[in-house]
Amino acid sequence: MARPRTFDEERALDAAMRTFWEKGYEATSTQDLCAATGLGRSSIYNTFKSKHDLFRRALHRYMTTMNARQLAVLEDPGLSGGDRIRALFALVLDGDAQNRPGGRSLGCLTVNTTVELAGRDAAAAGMLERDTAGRLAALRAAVEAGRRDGSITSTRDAGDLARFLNATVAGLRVSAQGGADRAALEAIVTVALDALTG
Amino acid sequence: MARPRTFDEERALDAAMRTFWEKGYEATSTQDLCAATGLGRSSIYNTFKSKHDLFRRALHRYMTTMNARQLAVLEDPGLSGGDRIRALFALVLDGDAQNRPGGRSLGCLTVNTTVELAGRDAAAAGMLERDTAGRLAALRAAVEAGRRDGSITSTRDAGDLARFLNATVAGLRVSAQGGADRAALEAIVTVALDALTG
DNA sequence: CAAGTTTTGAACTGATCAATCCAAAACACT
DNA sequence: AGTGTTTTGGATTGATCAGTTCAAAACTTG
Repeated sequence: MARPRTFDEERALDAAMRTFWEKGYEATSTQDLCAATGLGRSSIYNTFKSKHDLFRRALHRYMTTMNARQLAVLEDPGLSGGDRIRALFALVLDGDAQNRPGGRSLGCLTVNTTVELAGRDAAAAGMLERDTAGRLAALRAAVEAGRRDGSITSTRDAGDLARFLNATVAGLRVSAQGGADRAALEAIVTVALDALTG
Repeated sequence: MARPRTFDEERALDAAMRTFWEKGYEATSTQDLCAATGLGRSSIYNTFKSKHDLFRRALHRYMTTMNARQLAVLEDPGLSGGDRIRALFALVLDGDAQNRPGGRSLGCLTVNTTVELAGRDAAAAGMLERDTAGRLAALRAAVEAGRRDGSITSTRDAGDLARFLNATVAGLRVSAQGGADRAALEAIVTVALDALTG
């Protein structure tokens, strides 16, 4: 009954996400988004209302994708609590290694957005807060599981350990963007894990 | 022999630094810089060559100021190695508490710049790398002092512990920008310190 | 093949961007 | 006071920004 689209909306969203990830929100122009997606301006504005709206969808897609992978290991019933957290760090390090165009890490879109926008974009801040709350809950559950199975011996509050682990991931991301190589990141993880067995 | 300036260059630089800190590099317009410094465009471009040059000087000023404070505690001969690091965290948390206009933390200009610019601004990346190297050296020296005086019992490599501590500070900053309150940040520090006594 | 609907590209909008220009004002020095 | 130099404000530059408009193209359906 009408002309169909010639592009895949999900692929376009993926390309946009990648661009925001690489350059940040402000430094990404609508021209950049056209070039990255291969779409014309009309198609972009027809499909996604605005740059800001497209960014929201890109951020949501990133969160969904990452959380799916991370929850898979954090809730893996075949692993001890401690090993789930080790597996999470391995996931973070592997993901980081695969996202280093030109040798430098892109970091993490949620961390990048927290730093760039959380202070002045209420919509982004809300999305990020919900995302963090979910990750903290999953980390806490893994910590509690580790306490039960004996793989985590720290007597600190499970919620505090979860916050610490979440901060450690952010610290890893920033360190990577600052130029740290894989060996340096692994060293950070090794030391951080010591805090769980104190 | 000529008309003197009516403004204090250092004060102007301070105002510019603050603006970049609050909004980031890209989101700060030259208009914003005029408003923040109280100067006209001519004065700004006459004193600082360009927006980018002004940013470099602002970042340099931030690093110099922060490093002076941080090195003062990291090299305090009256404290044990462990207490020097505790004092550093206290400094970070106090500084953070004092930089929360509207309730939300501004984070740290070096972390913010690492996230926003390190990947595509070689000048900024170079400054950040030198800054990180200096901080890592100071942290490592404090760790080694702590090992000698018995306040740090971890057997991990001192350089690795330094990297971990540096990443923890970054993680604290991002957590703060993400909405964590002081109690949450203190909890993170407490757990992180456990890693030094493992 | 024709009618109806949507997509698409390209031109275009007004706003804002970083940066420059210039003349008038303001001061130091003689 | 007069001369020389610098600062300063305001107008202005060309580029780029996000977003709109519109007619032609493209496709489905009957």
